[in-house]
Amino acid sequence: MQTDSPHIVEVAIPLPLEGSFHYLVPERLSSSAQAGKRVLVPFGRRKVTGYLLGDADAPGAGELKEVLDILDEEPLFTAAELDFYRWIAGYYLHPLGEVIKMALPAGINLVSRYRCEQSEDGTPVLKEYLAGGKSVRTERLYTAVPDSTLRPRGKGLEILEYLLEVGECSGPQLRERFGPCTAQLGRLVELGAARLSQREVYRDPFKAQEYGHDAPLPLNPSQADALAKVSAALETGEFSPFLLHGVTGSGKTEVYLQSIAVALATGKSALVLVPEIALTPQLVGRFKRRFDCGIAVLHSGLSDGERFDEWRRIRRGEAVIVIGARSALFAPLQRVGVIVVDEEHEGSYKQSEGVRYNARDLALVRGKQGKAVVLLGSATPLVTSFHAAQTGRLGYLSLPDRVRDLPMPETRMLDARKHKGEIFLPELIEAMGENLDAGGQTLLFLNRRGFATYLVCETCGHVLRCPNCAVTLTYHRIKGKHVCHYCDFTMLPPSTCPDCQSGAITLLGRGTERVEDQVQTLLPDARVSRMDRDSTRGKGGHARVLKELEEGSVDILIGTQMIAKGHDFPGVTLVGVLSADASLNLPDFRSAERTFQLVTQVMGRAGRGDKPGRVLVQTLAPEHYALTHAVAHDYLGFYREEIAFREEVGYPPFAHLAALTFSAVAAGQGESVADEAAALLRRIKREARLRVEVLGPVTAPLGKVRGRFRWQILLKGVERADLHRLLFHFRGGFSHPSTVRLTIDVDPVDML
DNA sequence: AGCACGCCGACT
DNA sequence: GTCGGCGTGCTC
Repeated sequence: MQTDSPHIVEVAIPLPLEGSFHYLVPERLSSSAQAGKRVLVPFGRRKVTGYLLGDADAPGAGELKEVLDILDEEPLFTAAELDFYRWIAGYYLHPLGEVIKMALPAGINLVSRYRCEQSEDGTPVLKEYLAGGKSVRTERLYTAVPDSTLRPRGKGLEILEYLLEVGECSGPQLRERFGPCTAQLGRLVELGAARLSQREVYRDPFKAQEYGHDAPLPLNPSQADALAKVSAALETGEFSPFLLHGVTGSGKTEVYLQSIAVALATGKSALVLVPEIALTPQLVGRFKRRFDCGIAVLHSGLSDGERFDEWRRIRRGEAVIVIGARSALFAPLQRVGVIVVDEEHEGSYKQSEGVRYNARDLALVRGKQGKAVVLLGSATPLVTSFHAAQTGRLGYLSLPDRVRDLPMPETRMLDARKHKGEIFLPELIEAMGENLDAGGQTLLFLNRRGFATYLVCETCGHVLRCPNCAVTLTYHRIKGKHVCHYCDFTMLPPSTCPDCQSGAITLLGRGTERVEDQVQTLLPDARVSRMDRDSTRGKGGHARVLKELEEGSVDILIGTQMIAKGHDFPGVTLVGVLSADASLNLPDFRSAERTFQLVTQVMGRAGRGDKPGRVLVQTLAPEHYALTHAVAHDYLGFYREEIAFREEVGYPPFAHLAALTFSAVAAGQGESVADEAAALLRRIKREARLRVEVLGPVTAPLGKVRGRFRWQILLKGVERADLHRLLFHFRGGFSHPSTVRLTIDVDPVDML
């Protein structure tokens, strides 16, 4: 930095504002003003925490304010991490400052707050102070002074002798050993027999639990082949993305573990993403038993303090394996060798608020920037992932066999069209009764997300769909019409089935609440329990239900998505799927894929113990390819039909999507702003000759959310670059009143 | 996101 | 006549 020119820096502010801001650095702070540190800056009439991006030239116009303070001794992010943040900000069209804030551990920012105080003459005054900012936790450390001549008596002497033996010990540990001893410790320090110092400690989310040790398991040929390919890729040191396609129980985790071992052996680190917090403890246990190195855990269940400490352990290189949910993708690991995305098809990798990133997709971006191996693991890969593997953009690793020779459950489809309006078909009731008599447990799976009402023919099972978008039409009671939530196609209710002309057509979409009552009525002796978000609310609710099932104090468990994945239920010998139709008919182009995944997962719950399992799928659509292939354990068959559908209608991977949502308290205002936006989008697209379809605006499927009406525009582009160009120009040129809120969702996963 | 400025209804 | 509602505009 030249001494005669002013030191100017570029700062990103974590507020929903485009662009960065420039500040002067006063002489006293100049030497410590490094990129990656947080700074306290005046902003408008307040003070905010910003992120120092780097040195800058003087911007064209305006007076510059001065940086008030540098808040960190060491940078929080590196130049490479900043590149990653910038990429994310650009791709998801989100302000850089907010991206950085999201990537860093929560609760470290300082914000101006005001407090009302009484001044000396009694008049109230507003005082400004800075609040927030996670701090480092310390504990007292006592060290024996060996040659001290003064000796205490009683408990004090015991403690001193112990200290002399071990050298040093912390206050909490001493209290654990000797009971309350604060007074004695104070006396020791006073006598000069012990010295007191402070030591930094980490808040440990695992409370230093003991885990024992596990040796690597022998690999079957396909596992060995997968590991060999990963090892070879690691050796090249280049970005190498793989799809690890393994049926449930095929030993994917063992491949992850041994791949990571290879990476660690060459001085690299590893990042493991899992879709659910509930799944982390088991997985962490397995990792801790396998590896001696530092393992950190990052997920939303941690307190801010715990997360901050895990983050610092990673930053300092004290942890070289990180396991966590979505947000763990931003772990400050250096030299990442392997990034694992377990259950890569899970929708929970997509963040649906704030920065709407998808951790599964960003794992590939991070892997590319850091030249890492990326392992996307699933039994039911995303159709887009499998397509990428087919076209060579992902390496393909297949684990076709189950490790313990567990047989696949016997599966049967039950045609509900023959028994209109009944919750349970006779075959299912009979099977539940038999299973109860035989002492087996039954799992009944039903989907509570069937809120959208749709029209179905009870005779042939035909469902009313949009002729343009191929998604199920949703019935709007107020309008009295069927509407497409992608393009706003509208039609009046037909009087007969458009496919078979039968008059037996009904609106479906609800009514699953009665299932528990119905089971109890049909099987009065069965012990029935329910597991869903309502019944397991609060800490341990989830674990309690699982324990009941494990102990055998429950015969029939009714549950939602929650029961579909991850858990081993050895006593379950019958699985009934009641509501495949609800998920099949969500107004979403991925509904078939979701249903295939869901039914496959649920089927995997049957017969995990010694006794073989049975699965019964009750549906109005027994010929639907998502169900027939799921029941036949045939991923490839499903993929072939689904990919043909995607190509025909122009959905990913053959097009890229973005959703713009406008929300307003006043319905009319939201609608007119959305209309203006659509007009501008169409104009930009025409003038720049961009190959993007602009669909809508339409009223959002969930209607009013938190008192706001919502409108949606869907953009569909064959070329991603065209889609982004359109979004970029639109954002630059569109202004709207602040009473209408706009969110841009690139690659939306859920458009409700 | 805050916070201030600015223009219209029910209170001392 | 003023207190206060929230629409609109700006923040290096």
